[in-house]
Amino acid sequence: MGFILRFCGPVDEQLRRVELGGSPAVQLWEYNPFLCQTSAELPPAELGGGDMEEKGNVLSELSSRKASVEVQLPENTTGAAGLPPKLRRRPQGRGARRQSGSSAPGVQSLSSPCRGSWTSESLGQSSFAPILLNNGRDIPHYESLLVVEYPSDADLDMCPVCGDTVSGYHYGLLTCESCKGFFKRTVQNNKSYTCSESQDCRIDKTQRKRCPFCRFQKCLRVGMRLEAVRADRMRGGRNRFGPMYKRHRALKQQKNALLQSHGLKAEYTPDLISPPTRTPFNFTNININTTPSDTITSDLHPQTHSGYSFYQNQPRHESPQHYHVSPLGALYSPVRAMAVIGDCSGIPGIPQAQCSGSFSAQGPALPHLLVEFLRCELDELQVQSKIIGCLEQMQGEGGWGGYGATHMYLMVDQMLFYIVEWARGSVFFKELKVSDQMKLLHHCWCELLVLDMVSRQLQHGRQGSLVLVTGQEVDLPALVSPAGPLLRTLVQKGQDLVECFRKLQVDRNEVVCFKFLILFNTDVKHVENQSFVENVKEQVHRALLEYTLCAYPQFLDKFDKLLLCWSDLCALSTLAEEYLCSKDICGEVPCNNLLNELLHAKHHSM
DNA sequence: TCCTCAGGGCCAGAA
DNA sequence: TTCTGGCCCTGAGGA
Repeated sequence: MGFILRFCGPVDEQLRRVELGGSPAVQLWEYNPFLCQTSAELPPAELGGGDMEEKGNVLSELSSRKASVEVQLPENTTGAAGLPPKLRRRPQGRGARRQSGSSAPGVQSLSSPCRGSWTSESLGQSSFAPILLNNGRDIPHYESLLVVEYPSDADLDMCPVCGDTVSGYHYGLLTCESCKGFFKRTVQNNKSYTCSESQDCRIDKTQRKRCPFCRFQKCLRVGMRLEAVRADRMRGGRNRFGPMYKRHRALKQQKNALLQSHGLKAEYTPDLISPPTRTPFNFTNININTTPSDTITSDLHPQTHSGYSFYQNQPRHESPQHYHVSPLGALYSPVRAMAVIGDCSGIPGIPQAQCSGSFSAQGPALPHLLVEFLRCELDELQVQSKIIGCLEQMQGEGGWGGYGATHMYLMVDQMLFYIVEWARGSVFFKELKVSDQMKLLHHCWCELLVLDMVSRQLQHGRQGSLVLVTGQEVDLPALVSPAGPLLRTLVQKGQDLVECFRKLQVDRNEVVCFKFLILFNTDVKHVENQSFVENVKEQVHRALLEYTLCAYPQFLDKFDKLLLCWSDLCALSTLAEEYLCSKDICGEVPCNNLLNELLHAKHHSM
């Protein structure tokens, strides 16, 4: 079976795939002046068979499987340190501080555009500096990290927050010293700001002091990372974003070379490949790394929810407009919580004012359980990169030949691996015994897989195509025309479900709740800690109801409709599993992988 | 062993 | 008194 592949996503993502050795970018390889290498540690070949305990071991092993990708620049690459010469720090003696510090900072910056600390050599080649898109589009946090703009030469040393001179990488991206300090102080001291205007204050060099609320909001929006502020306040050393910074630099170099090879200027990037129109469905990437889940799990005490009825507990006459959920401050520092609150701006149906008002615990917020769920999410793009890298390596090893069915099964196998990884790292689930984890996963893997596919279509998909986890887009007519009736039905029902989700405006938070509802299925037999599973399920229901009522006050029966959608999803999953089983029986599914193992486990348990 | 560079601390000046 | 921002210190990681 052959597929028509198109690029999907902004051009930067495509280039990133080139950098990562992604096979879809094969046409671009000839323009790639760099040596790209991928490496991955793969699990032992023998995965199938065995009893339950052995399978537990296999899953553990799979969960620890790591794939690493790195880019090597040629020796003659300029700007190996990443920053252009202009931005390299001059060696400074200790006396330098006293000298420059003796004058007022304002006077200094006026008299010296280069701030004295920097040499004034020419910029030469451009440097990587992620900035906000300048088209008025509100970029969600995750996009601002990934959909980076390559600014014109004049913008190269501009802080993406305030436009001041960049002093280096700080907390995830190139910013000025001032915004670095501001971000650090805000996070370290748990600052809580409010905006006296409408939370859209202009932040530039001259006005950045006026509204710390909007300044911090912008810091988060452009991609400054909360987790880069050290909780232990330890000085020195390197953070764990080193590889990311390196990648950014390499990507910049690569993009320049690519553009030059096309005879294009760096500041203008025509769509080499047209990105699809994105739907309002919005996956934000929330990076919070704070409170241990113990606080949450204490809620699981049976007394807390015994006899709980979520309809009774959350009366519908209570206007969500006056909604005050459990104070996030009790679980998270206000500053870290605001990353979550602030990020709901892209969720359809939630008025901006409702999402990003005061960042104190008084304001509206996501149910705390939902915040915890969001923290468990894997980085979507990292997963994508790893899967691409892994498939690429398999291709290199002759493990598969092209984009046929085998490619699809291997990709599904990779998706399952990350589904397992997600589950094992998720709140509640990780507290279960491995045997219980296995039982739950064996029961629900296909539903999670289907949900993953459906939510991706909501986010990136368009009519008549199927967007894969790798970002590749499959033409549905080309997929369906040679297919058998089962696959045709599967595709049709899948499209129906996507449409259903779209009409319901299912957002990311609801999808995340769905994942936990699927995972904690009380119908699974012989689970040792059944009461725990039931309690979790009840809590998830409650959080989902709470969220839908708050976020979609005009849509009071959304929760009920979501549950109906869920049953459709279960039906689709059964169909998908049936299809995969039939292919497995025919011997089309590659052996010795997780997909194979899960298919067999289901059969054995029946 | 030395160098790089990103996170933290300090402190004068501004608000 | 608090906030800002420029400068220096520190130390992990790489050459």
